[in-house]
Amino acid sequence: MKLSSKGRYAVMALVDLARFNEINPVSLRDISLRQGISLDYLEQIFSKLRKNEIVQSVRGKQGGYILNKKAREIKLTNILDAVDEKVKTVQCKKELKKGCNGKATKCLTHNLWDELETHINNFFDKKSLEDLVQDNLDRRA
Amino acid sequence: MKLSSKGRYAVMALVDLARFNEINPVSLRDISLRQGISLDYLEQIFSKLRKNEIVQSVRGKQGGYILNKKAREIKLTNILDAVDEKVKTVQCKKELKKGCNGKATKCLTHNLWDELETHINNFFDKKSLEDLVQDNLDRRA
DNA sequence: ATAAACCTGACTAAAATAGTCAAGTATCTT
DNA sequence: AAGATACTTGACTATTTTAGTCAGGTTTAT
Repeated sequence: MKLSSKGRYAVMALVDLARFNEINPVSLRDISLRQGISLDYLEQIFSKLRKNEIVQSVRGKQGGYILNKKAREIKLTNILDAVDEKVKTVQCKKELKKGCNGKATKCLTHNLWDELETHINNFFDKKSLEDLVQDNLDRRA
Repeated sequence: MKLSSKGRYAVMALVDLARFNEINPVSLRDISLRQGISLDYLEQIFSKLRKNEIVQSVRGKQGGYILNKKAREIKLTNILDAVDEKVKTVQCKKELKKGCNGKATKCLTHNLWDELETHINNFFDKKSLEDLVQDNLDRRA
């Protein structure tokens, strides 16, 4: 089980963005250079972030992206959700009637994975973008 | 981010095993039938579980597998570790000196993923196989 | 002897991942 | 008006991972 880089990149890019966001729109080019993430890949990621109203775009020269809400109000959940990187422990949820693994009843460990999912999502629900920026400033000092 | 089935199967199979284990060795064939998991795949998984001393094998006819420790002493961590399914949030750990993403310093979100990893592993450390078996019996009643 | 069961390693189809590439459109600066 | 910067979109692709399968063993109870 591995965390994919799309989710990591999305969070990294937004932390970067959040630090400069108040002054000017931040271009993906800058984020790409500072964070070492491919520009093309960032464009894919920000397209999703925009559609999910996490950021707003400013087109044209001197353009870029700005946060669409206060950093405090953007939770990790929102970010990961936007780029389709939420944790999914079990596939069989949609087909509750059928049970898991094609059997008539829920698999022996169904509740365990549900619990785990909740446990992880709690973590993501609590952390805001502001928290992350703050952590970083603290560490730098 | 998705939990892979290898880890899920390993846990399911061991819960199944733990329920019959006291009486006789349990054959993979039985587990395969009861849990709907391919026999060949189970063999791969149990090979790892045996190498990690979670189970013991009994060869020959009427053979099978038995737990190598008490169910209470087998934690989820041990199981997932055995089948190489522990959570890895970040790749850059090994190369601490180099920092993340080829940069000189740790990436902006390095500590976040570390925290998450700890959070998840806490969950796995607390749950024992016995807990899972018990959950199941409760639910059945 | 033979059937049940474990044991091992190689192989593979399909999906997911982590991007790249190409061809735009919008807007600011000069 | 021209050019540069930056967002926008969609298709494409190499690599890796996943989730197994397959083939051929060895061991032991009956």
